[in-house]
Amino acid sequence: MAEGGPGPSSGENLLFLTDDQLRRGIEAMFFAYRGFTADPDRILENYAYGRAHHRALHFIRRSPGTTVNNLLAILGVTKQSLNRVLRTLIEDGLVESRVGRRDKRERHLFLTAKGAGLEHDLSEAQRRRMRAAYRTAGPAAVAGFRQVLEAMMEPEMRRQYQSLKDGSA
Amino acid sequence: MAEGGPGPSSGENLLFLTDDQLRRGIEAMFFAYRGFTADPDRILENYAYGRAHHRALHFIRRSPGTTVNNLLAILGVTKQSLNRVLRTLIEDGLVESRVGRRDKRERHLFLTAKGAGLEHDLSEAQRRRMRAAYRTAGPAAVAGFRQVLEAMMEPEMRRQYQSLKDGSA
DNA sequence: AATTTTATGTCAGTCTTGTTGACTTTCCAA
DNA sequence: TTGGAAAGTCAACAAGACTGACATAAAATT
Repeated sequence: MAEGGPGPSSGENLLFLTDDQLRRGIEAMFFAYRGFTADPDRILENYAYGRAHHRALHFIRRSPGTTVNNLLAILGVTKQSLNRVLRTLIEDGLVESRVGRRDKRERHLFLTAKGAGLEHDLSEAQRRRMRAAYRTAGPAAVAGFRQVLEAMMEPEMRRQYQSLKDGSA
Repeated sequence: MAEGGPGPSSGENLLFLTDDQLRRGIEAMFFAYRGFTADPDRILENYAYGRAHHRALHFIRRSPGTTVNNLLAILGVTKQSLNRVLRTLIEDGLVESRVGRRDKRERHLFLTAKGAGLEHDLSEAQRRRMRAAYRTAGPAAVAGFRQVLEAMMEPEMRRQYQSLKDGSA
């Protein structure tokens, strides 16, 4: 029997690709995503905000001065949907919108001190769970986790993800 | 210096627990979940169904004869929310609801042939992406992926996940 | 200079999916 | 047998996504 090829008789064990294994992975994603959003959701209940607001705050903190269009591409929603969220965040003084210097059509978005405060609370809650999971699973598992997630993204989203290299404020 | 404990001076490298690494993981979850749902969503556009219908079909296929209450616990929504979804699936002949023999308050849920057909199309689309991601990342990465996801779940959801051991129909 | 394209914002209406509250039927136990 | 708990249903509402149409301003192109 040929042993060199990538077929089912290859040296690599392909049991992890059975439909049942894939189904397990699908269910793991489903249940884990619920945990992933649970802590910020609990905080947001105390405000008139939802997950959409959290996402906007996250990516504005991540890329201060980003334009509405950039944010649209990252979040993958319509401008009407994003606009509703941004309007409330701006009205409530969490986000500042500055007209572009070079291109006055653009609006550059920044967190105010108040906005940065809420963003920090939300992301700290989310990081706390992530940190516990990472610590439980260990560094090798974390590397695998990230590899699989990255391979699961739509190509366009993978580009967005990869271009967000530096996360430090 | 003490080297045995789990502190920052332990033999284990803890760089993977920095806030930036955690943030990367958070963003990976966000972008990957979009990919995860993209393919079934595209199929569902052709029907009057959404993600909620997909989830119901998935878990009914997984546990044929399950009750509404069981499904409620797994899906983590209110019974009213689930009921709307189930009603349309039953009306459209995708799901059959049988009154419990022992306890007539209960309804036992089953997929019809039609329901099994749609469930298969949806989950096959989802598995196709999962399979590609698993193949790209390799078995070690997949093991890590599952470990981290499992550690990320709420305890109650982890129990649900673990009790769904056998996925074969 | 006139025209087109781009970036943003807004209004109106729809859909999915979550919520709470009130209700019926059924079961079980005091 | 009566009263509470459990399972499920119906009605109304809210968040947050969507589409489509339209407005404005500025930039880019012709």
